[in-house]
Amino acid sequence: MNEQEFLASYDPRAYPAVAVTVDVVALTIREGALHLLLIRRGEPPFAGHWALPGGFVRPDEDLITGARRELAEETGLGGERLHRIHLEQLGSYGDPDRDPRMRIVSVAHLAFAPDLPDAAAGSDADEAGWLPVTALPGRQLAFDHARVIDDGVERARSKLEYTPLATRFLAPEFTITELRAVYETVWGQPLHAGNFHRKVLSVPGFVESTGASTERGGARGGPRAKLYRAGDARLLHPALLRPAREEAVR
Amino acid sequence: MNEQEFLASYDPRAYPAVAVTVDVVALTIREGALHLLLIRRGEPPFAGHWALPGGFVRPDEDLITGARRELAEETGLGGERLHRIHLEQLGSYGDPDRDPRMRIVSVAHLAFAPDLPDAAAGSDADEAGWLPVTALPGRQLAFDHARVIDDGVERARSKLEYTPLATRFLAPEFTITELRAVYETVWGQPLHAGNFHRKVLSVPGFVESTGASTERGGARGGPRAKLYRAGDARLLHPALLRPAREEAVR
DNA sequence: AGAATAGTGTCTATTAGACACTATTCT
DNA sequence: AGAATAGTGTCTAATAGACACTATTCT
Repeated sequence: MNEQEFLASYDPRAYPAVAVTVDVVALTIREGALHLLLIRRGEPPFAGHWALPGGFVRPDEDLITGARRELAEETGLGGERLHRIHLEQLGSYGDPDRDPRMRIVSVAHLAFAPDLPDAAAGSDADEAGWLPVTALPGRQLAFDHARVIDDGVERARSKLEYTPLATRFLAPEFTITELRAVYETVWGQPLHAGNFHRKVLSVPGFVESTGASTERGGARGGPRAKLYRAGDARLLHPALLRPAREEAVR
Repeated sequence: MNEQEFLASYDPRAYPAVAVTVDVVALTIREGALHLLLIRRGEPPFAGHWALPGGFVRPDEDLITGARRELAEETGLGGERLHRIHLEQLGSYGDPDRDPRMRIVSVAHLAFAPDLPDAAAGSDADEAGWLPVTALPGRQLAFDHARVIDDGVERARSKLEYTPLATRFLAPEFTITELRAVYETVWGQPLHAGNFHRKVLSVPGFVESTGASTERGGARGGPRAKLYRAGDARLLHPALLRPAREEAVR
């Protein structure tokens, strides 16, 4: 910050007002499909359109705290349940005309949540719901939220490669098959069951055995599966890479 | 954004003022060491401390444009030279007390630049310079910029793994040895020359031959090296991974 | 001449992925 | 019984990395 800016900073109103909001791309997996928490707007602009949960950052909270608060408000969650949701900063969106009312810079966040009850308890009058990410109503998304969502989904796909965060989509105890379903759903492609199984167990700290097994086998047959919980690794080494995507390279 | 927030947004002054700045972690390589563009502050707060180049985002520019403008002001660069510098958003920093004057959310950016002339031509009265990233005066950094710089350097290290952006630290034509020096400098460890050479040439689209060679061999002997320029790949596949870092995993 | 470097050859260990197969549990 | 699934075995191709070596160019 140079001197001119420093002097100006004594009177922030010398600069046009900018508002800062925190928005959340909250992802979960329902019925084998990636879902996203959206709010249906009741008022213009973009009345009737779907928007990401979010709002102005408050004076006393930092950015991720604001995002967690918004997430709590819209999901009705608190305490332990809320803190098991993975939350990270995604990026900021600040094109001058992204909001027709005024200059708003949105700091978007990305959340991975296990399948949650539908009711958005502490929410307001607007309709809230988990919508499948594929088959989102492209033109029905408010502001630049389609782009934010795209960035969030791509970040999620990438994060599953080199972090153990896929477990955050699941209950504290899970089977390898459930974990594989997370990868298949987020990446949008089937994975080889046997190779996936061996790979997951070979990565140090990815999962650890609980010693227990499921009560029943699969609905259509098959043995009971062993149960695991998340291990202590923060990074997967070696990583679980997506099948090569030629188009992504050039 | 819910209704309450929507209504509030009609009068942004109903919320305490927040200012948005864009800051730049601009990295380059000089004399075999990673250097960073810093500005010495002339006025409080943090007078005499070093700070990242940056300033308020202007009403008519988006975030990355603001960052590019700040970079241009401090480096004195423009046109082609400026646009060869890689610039991406790094992340936003908005702890309520990160600036003692008022609530400021900083959208930090990360730049990779070739070695540039020292003069910060279009700059202001404050002193500007490229400082080595190791041996930065920890307590002499203003605001939370030490953390921003750490995040930027870590992002740079990671980006070199799976993108061809190391070439952005070099002139348009470079040798494989120069490219290896970039990796060694940013990662802070020596790499095996022979294996690196073969690996780089084996990644599709990373580099392409110019057909030419250097005029002279190395200063202390050795054959002339072939010259390459950046290829058309946007991602490296397979990636050039850093030697395993046990401590990073857990 | 002697040293340093560019670039290639070769071998081994690790990993990814294809495929096969057994054991278990479902309807 | 028949089908589906959990988990393991085995083989091959790709890759990382260690090491050796040649050819070239410097002082």
